[in-house]
Amino acid sequence: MQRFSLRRTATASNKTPRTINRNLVFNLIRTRQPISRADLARASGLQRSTISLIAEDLIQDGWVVEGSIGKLPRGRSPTFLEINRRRAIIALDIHPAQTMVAVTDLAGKIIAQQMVVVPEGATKALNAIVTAIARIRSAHPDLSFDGIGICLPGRVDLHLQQLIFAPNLHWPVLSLKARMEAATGLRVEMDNVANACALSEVWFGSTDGRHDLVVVAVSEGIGTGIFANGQLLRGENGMAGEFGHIQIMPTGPLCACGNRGCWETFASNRAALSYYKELAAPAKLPTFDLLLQYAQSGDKAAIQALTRMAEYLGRGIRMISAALAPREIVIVGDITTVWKRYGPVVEAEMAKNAFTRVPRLRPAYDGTAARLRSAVALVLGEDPLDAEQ
Amino acid sequence: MQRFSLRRTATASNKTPRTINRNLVFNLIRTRQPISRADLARASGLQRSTISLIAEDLIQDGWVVEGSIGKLPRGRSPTFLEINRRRAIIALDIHPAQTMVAVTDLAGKIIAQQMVVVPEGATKALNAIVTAIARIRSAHPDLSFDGIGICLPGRVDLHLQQLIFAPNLHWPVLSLKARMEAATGLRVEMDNVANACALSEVWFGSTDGRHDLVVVAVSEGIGTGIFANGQLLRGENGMAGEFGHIQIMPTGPLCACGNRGCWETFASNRAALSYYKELAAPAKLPTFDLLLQYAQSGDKAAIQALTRMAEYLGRGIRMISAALAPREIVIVGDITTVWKRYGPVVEAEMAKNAFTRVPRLRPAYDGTAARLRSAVALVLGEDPLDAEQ
DNA sequence: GGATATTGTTCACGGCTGTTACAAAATCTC
DNA sequence: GAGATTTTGTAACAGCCGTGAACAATATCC
Repeated sequence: MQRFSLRRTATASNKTPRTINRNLVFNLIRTRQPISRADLARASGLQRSTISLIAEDLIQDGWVVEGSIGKLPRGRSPTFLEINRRRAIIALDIHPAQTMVAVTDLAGKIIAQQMVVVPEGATKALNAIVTAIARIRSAHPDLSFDGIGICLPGRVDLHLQQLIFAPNLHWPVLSLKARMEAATGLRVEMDNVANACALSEVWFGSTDGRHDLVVVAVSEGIGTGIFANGQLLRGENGMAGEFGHIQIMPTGPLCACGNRGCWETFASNRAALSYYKELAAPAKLPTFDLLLQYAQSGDKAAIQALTRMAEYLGRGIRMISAALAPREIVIVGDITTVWKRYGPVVEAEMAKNAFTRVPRLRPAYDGTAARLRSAVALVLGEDPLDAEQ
Repeated sequence: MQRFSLRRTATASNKTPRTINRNLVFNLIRTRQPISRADLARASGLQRSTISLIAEDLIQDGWVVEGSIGKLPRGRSPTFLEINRRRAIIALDIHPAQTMVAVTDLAGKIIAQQMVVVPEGATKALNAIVTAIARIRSAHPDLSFDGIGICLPGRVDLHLQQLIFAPNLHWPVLSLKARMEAATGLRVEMDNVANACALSEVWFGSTDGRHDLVVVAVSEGIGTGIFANGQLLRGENGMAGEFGHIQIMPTGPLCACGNRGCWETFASNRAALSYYKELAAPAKLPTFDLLLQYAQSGDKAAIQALTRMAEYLGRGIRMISAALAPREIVIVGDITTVWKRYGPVVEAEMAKNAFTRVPRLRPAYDGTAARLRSAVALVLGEDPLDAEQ
């Protein structure tokens, strides 16, 4: 029996199949390049003739190019199709005191990257970044740029595309997008670290977008990016994912959000430092990086502090698992550098008393790369407002 | 610039536009009947000629019929299209000791309903329900039935469509679906109360499926149904939505799930009864319905117990709001009968220290009707396994 | 050198929507 | 009451698109 869906609201025309199949073919080329037309037909289920026409379209529009000639045991040699390497995206990974500026191709390969120290003050900071972008662009005169994707530690207003909540960023970047677009002439898309990493996982990782995934980004605070039902779950005005501010202990320490005992006051980098302070009473509080080093070299208080952080991390992740039951949960943050040691602690706590299947828990392979690659997904991907409206 | 999406993975053929537009037109007829072809064209944006062809399709397949003739100030009179009222769905709303058996049309209108007392024992229980279904079917010989939609208090395994977790149901209904299909010859779809109500809200309520919605079903325990990104968020194996088993107090009472201090041990009907027991030390513990009556007639302990329950309800809903930021949160359950009194308590607690926009909170208008109407969505709606794969 | 295998293109066909024209049916104007 | 006007619903045709079969191109094997 035919079933009905509430999913799509837009009308379809006779051009709709092409749009859908073009999208499908482009994604196949993006993820499996180099690939021949015949292999695309086999992989997609479309006819070779259809693939040829769509490929012509994509080549015409400059997304794809014909590459090298392949070799087979028998028969005519296939011509490989590849992503056009002349098209690129500027990727920005903004941290409180520094920003990574990079160039990636449309397949997410990082072509060049450079760290920029960001001075104090909004104007100076922005100038430094814009200058770095100009420099990296002129260093690659053969590339044409489709846009700028920005990954930053804070919430972004979906409608205004303004940064609305970034307590850890020391320079005010309210209308970053508008200023950046004016300065560079490129389209700018931005999102927070957790959402960006979730997009990276789906666009470039092993997951394929058919199963749900939650990214837990652990740094000063905790942010989460939820990928569900084939899309980022953004929530009203883009505010979904604040698991970090779920109260897990009514009598806990005061959080920046105004509540007491939020999860992130127990499981963030900052929390680990406060445990360390309590345990070792150091003369000067170390940075989290130093704390990791202490622990590596056997400092018992540091190990204990990180273990406690890991336990609370696991407890919150159990909460996410109960709420959303994603297939995978991916951790991003400094703690992943010592995942071998503390991952099992997190996992044990997560699985405690679970009455259903436990999600797969793993660290992101390379947080920096994931954040930079997300730029492609941000610039090329579905407009969240289109999807919403 | 063209953007790309990860959303759809299936190929599109030249029949795809028809599938999409047919779906769109059917939903318009379903929700706005009676409606003329011309109005459908205006509402959908499709051409009148296209609408005519699609309407012919839908009439041919028996989904839609031509109804009465309309009247306009000028011009030719429109012929209204309506849902075929000869097609119907059997709706089952299963409770621990009784089951509501109903017949609804495809637009969700309840045509007949009858309460069935369910005896102890799996075989007897099933027989009683099957008999009731046969009776209600033979009472409507003019209707043809497309399937049976079941709403029940427990988790359903997505792949096996077996009930896997229903602690409050006193009769074992493991393979309810298979037995029911064999007994009736109709297709059977089932889901838990919270998911069912969420579907009802989107199919028949004021929401239109473009914004996220969470249903919180409060009874013996707490279940939630999450509608996000245009679909129910089911999670791995259909286990998403267990907000009720999120630990909000590590030292809280032991929960049926094995953990301590789950939200539902503080905010369910059962929790309110335990508060009442603690406050009033009654000789015999009343039912929740009685507790509501006590409170209505001014019993201070009862009022206090319900207030405490409402506060904890609000606290958990604040958690849902932080995690998912839905546009709306809808409450289902006995507590909604006294929502005027306790709704504000819940709302105040939910909004406490919220640093972003607070979702709209409201009771379901009619829980029974919502649960019964969900049968249409369950039978007619997208197959969750199709959507997943 | 011919048989065989494989790739990529060409072309006729049918399904679909959009556009335009037109018939049908109602009211308004004179 | 007859023609103008307005609105609905249908018909005819064009153009887009995927399918499937045939075909040309190109490689290896015997």
